[in-house]
Amino acid sequence: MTTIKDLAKAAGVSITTISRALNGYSDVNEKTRKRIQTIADQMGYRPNAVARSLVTKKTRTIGVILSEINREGAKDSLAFETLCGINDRAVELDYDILLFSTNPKKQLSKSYADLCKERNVDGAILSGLRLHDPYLEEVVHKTNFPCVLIDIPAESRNVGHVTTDNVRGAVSAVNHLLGLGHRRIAMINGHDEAAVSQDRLEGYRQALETAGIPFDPKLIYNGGFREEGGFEAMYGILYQHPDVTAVFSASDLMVLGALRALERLGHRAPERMSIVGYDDIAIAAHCSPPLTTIRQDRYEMGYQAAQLLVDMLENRDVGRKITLQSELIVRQSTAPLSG
Amino acid sequence: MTTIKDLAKAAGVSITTISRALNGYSDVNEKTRKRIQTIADQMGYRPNAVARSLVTKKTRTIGVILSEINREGAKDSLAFETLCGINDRAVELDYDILLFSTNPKKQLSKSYADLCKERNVDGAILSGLRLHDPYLEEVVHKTNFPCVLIDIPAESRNVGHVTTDNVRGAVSAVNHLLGLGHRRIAMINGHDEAAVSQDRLEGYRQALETAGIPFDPKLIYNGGFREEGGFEAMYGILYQHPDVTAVFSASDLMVLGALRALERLGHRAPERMSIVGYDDIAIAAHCSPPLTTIRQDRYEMGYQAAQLLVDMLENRDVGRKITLQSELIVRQSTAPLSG
DNA sequence: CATCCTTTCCAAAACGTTTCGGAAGCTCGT
DNA sequence: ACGAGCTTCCGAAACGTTTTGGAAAGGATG
Repeated sequence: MTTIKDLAKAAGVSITTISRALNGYSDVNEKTRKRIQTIADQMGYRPNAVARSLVTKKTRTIGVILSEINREGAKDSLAFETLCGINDRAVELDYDILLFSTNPKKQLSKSYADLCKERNVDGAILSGLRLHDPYLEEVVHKTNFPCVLIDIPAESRNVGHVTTDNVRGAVSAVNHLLGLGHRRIAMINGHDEAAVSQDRLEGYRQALETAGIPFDPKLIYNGGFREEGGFEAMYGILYQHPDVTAVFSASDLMVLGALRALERLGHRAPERMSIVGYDDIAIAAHCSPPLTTIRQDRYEMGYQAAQLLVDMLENRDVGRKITLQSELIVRQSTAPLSG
Repeated sequence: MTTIKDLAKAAGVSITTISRALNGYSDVNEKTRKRIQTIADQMGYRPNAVARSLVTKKTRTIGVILSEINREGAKDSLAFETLCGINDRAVELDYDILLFSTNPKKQLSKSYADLCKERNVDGAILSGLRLHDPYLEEVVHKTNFPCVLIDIPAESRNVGHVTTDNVRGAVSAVNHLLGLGHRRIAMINGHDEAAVSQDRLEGYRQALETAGIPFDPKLIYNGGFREEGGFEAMYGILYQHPDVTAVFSASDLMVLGALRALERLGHRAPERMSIVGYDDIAIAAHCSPPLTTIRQDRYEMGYQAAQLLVDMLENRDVGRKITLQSELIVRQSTAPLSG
């Protein structure tokens, strides 16, 4: 591996001059700069980022902490889309990405904060964490490490936040059902440790209230964002509340489970039950029936998150919160109330 | 940020002793080791990985180069599953992952080799690259940088290779169609720059040959692994070879396009055309009809790739090639030849 | 000719570790 | 009492950069 020293020897100048030449400082003669550059190219010199980081204290690296990086996570590619967005913007801004997975099974031996400290990433993007994740609280509150959170509300000097308007998304989902004539509308929510669940519940509530329909907490089921949870929730709905004709689910994945439950009991969507999901995962357009759902642009969220983080890192004065809009996609899992 | 020096001052010993105590060397008294450890914990000391790397020349980081990290790549989550596998094993082995995306649009300013050199990753895993990618050739041949390739045949002291048995996978796909009575079987392949395409074509050929059916190159269409390509291929098949009753496609994604083409022309699978795909992407089980396909375990491939790379890095003497098996999944896009 | 800028270069320190080669201080056998 | 052999510690060098604070040389200015 050729180092700056080798170049210095080869060019007959000091390492200072090499460094300053290659980094485009003005205090080196253009002729020697050119000469050094060609020598560097010839010798295939690549600056050692590790050594550089040690002195500059910057790594041009952002840590990406996703909880959904695991075998099961592949079915809905939400995390992946987010990652793609982060990656694309990071590449454009000339940052590298250090991937910290979180292994929910065995407790991490090191906290995220420790990881970030050790590896000296300049900042981090966190997604898929539970609201009261102790490590999250640590990184956000105890350190003032620059980070941006996806779908976790928190803001400060060093903490940014990107999310979608989940309340409005839920409102439009439920309004769609109301518009079709449904009045008994159940909800399959995720879990209490997700901010989006709270918001989507709030939207559900608001939409009902606006329509003059009393809120019935018995109609709220938690499916934990898992397919199996959706299955069980739909089972419960059908048995405990046979008058329900429509369901708003906080994720498409849970809808897949719910559809299975329907089918198991000899029913079909949308005839027996109109269902609107959330996320617009790839399967949503292809399953049977294709899902009416709320699309959120995870790629864009990742892209914006990377942008926001780098803005923060480079001290640009920008807002700390980004809220993207979501969009109702009407397919065939919803239909007018019949009879 | 507390450093080893701070600890030395606080503990009243030299930095050498701190270092050796924390790293568990035997030449430090157990009592002082404990004392140092508690002081380190109290002060929240985290060793600076950058500084450490500079001297040890190891980063415990592996570079992951995936071509499919982009907005379109999200539909089939192959890359993501691979990444999950890599990540899981890497975490277990205490390695970190540095993600190098490849942006196919704008040519990269730096080659992968340069990236790896600069960032001092210990090794790399490459996937989704074209056979004659110039950067690939560079990293594999000109440098002897340790890397493992996924689905790209190459082996050497520092180059490992994990793939699935694509010939056998294709054979079982075509045999399945033959077993259903089909004789005119077309193939929608990927592109010539993919090793898997060559192998799957070979398997298609072998299966036909064994069945005593002459190989007809006119029945081979290239769809470039893209949904749109599958659409066009199926269009071509229907118009140019109306006697074809079955299709073997080198990817499920292309099958989705092919199904659209069928539908557009008023046909359905499997009645008009039996189709078997490849990959078993998430959508395959949910689309209509559910796809008969060859499942390959991308997660496992990533997992094994990470294991192999680390084995190589840590000088364990293991085979350089890993071939996983694939599995025929029969669903409803194939049916016995009628009439 | 002395002075003062500019231009172009450089030596040395610093970043936070690991590691090499000792060096004290003990214990112990003789 | 003396050297051998442990145990426990340490100073200093090294890793490959960037950056600070000049310094030498040359030209312009008075």
